[in-house]
Amino acid sequence: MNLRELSDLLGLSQTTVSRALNGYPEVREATRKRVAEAAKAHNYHPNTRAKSLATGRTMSIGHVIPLSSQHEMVNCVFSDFIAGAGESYARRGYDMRVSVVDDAEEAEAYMRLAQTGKVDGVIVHGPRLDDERIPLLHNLGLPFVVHGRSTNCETPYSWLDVNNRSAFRRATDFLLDLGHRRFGLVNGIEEMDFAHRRRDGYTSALQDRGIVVDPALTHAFEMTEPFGYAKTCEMLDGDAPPTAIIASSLIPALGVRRAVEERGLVMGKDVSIICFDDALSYLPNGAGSPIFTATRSSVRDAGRRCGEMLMDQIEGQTTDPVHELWEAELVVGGSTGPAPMAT
Amino acid sequence: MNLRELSDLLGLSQTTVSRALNGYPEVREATRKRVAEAAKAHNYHPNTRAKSLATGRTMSIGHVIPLSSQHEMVNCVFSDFIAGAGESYARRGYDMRVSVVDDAEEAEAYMRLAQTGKVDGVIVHGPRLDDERIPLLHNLGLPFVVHGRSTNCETPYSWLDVNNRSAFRRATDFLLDLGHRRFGLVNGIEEMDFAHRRRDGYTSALQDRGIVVDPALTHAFEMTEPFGYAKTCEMLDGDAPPTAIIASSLIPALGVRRAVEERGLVMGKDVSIICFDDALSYLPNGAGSPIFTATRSSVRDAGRRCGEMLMDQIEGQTTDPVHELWEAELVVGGSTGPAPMAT
DNA sequence: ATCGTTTTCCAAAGCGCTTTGGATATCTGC
DNA sequence: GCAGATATCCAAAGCGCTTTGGAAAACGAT
Repeated sequence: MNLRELSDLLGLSQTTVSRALNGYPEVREATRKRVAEAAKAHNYHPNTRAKSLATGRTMSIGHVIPLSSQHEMVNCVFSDFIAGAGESYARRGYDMRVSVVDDAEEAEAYMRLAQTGKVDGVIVHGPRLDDERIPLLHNLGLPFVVHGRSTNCETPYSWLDVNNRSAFRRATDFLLDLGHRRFGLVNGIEEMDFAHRRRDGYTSALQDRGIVVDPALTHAFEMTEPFGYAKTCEMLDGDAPPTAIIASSLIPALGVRRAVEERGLVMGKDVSIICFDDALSYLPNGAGSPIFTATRSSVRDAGRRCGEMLMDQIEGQTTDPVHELWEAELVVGGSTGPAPMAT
Repeated sequence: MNLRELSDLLGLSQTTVSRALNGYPEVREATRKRVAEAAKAHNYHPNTRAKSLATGRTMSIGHVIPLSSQHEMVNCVFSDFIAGAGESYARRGYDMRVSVVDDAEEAEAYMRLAQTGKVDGVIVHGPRLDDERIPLLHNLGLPFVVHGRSTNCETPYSWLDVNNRSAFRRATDFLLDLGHRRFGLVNGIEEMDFAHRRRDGYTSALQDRGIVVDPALTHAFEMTEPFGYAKTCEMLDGDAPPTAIIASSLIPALGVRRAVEERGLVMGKDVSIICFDDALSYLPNGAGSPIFTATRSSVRDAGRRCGEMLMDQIEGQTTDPVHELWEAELVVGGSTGPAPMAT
């Protein structure tokens, strides 16, 4: 059943039927009702392809995820983000178009999305320092919202970010207040903007108290359990093991804990652990009381909000770049405690 | 730059230009070259919307993910699956359209996808027993491939599944051979077909050795860390604690381990643990030697293959339903050992 | 009754591509 | 040199919707 068949059936023109269904005012209430009923009775639904050709809108948002052998973008965090974004999309009749591309072809993927008119806008994931995607999208004229920020980028753009610097600063201060003086950092890859800012918050907190950052105790890599484990083993087995470790995410923190406990040490007593918790729905930081003391901010909520910001932009409800900086909350769990007496 | 502009510029008809670019034979090699060069020079890319209206094909595959407050479909496993599927899609010029829907509207979402012509086919995730989506899609005539199977479903359909029954049977046998006689099961929700089959493999292995399944030691719920933890606490603190626990996934297994170690018990000695490992890229079961003894099958590979099966079906390369049953491999890690002497 | 509005509807022209059904030009073999 | 095949190209008709620019009908005020 297409529009022509439906309008023939009703003895009306396609124009009128189309307008009736799309809520235009120039159609009598009685006819509108008649049309609506016929549409429902015959289970008519406008063909999306034709509709988007006619309107120039696709009602879909692009997410391009680079698939490199090195960094795993398609991870837990990503899936919770899109769950949130998808919710917002659904509420306003959009959906999401995901393209997985080799990371060497990422820029080209964005160009293709813009040129072929596949999407109405895109979300930029995992911005790096001075991220080249931002000026690219700006020039392409494709609406976009960045989840995170890009240090050094001069192009104006809309973003939503967690205050990673203050989150790690507060985490570090919290541990300092507990008497810890020797820290380990298990960070994410520091070309990523969020990891860069976290490192910055961490070092600035230490420097403010006159503590020198030990390069042997700062690590940055993929946020996996084995990485957290391996680096913690190294640190604990080294000359001057840390009494507190800050991890970039719950997942490496699990590895940190494994290394700690494997050595017969007690978490929260011998070694304190703080991590960043993205509040992932399927990997909660304990039920009820948190396992790990953590700086928490829901990535799912971020997805929801990013989606809304982008749709607003597409629909022209906003024109200037919009920024939102969210503060993470510090939740205290069982993984932290006063620094042990010096050995 | 659209087709008309390009053809005007070349002094050719749209027909010829279109054919030249799409590799049809009725165009001279010299003109084809000339067209290709002009297209590249002017950065011409055909408009996707127009193309799909004309061809009736969208070159995209639908994934609908129900978002219930109860079960979290959008989880780690899902994101690795779509990474694999996305790879296959990209290789053949497809991409993926994800719609997040309230789980009450799931059936309607599939109908809408079919009626509005948004996608060329869909992947069905997380089939339940007697899953109603399968006959629905069959009737709609929309090509689909099921990741998993649906017990009791009579409609013929294409699927790819891991042999969950044999995986759990082998895991149970492995533990039986080590002398364990008292087991705990931390399963997924048993309305889900995969969890149902796993339970079946588990109970049949026990029954074959004349062991009665203790309902107090079999649990089924969301596959989260806190659930694994909570149920293991219950079991270990009960009258007759198990010496071996089988978990449905790495994530609850982490909770199981936490409960075990919290009680001063040693994993692989006091309590053996086996889990199903989906070989998630960002949550590997150890680097090098596995942490957990596990039955392993890569969900990412499954995504890749499902994508291919579906595209083959869409392009008419296959006509009859296709089935693939993958065997999981049993990898032995440090979480299992001989049953402790009876207390 | 008449003229200007307003309401209600429609025919037709896109949107940018593919594809059908020729038309014209170029080869064959004899 | 010519009929028949073959290679090369084109005009025009879709695909199924939206939207423009009226036309016809109904209405209101004089």
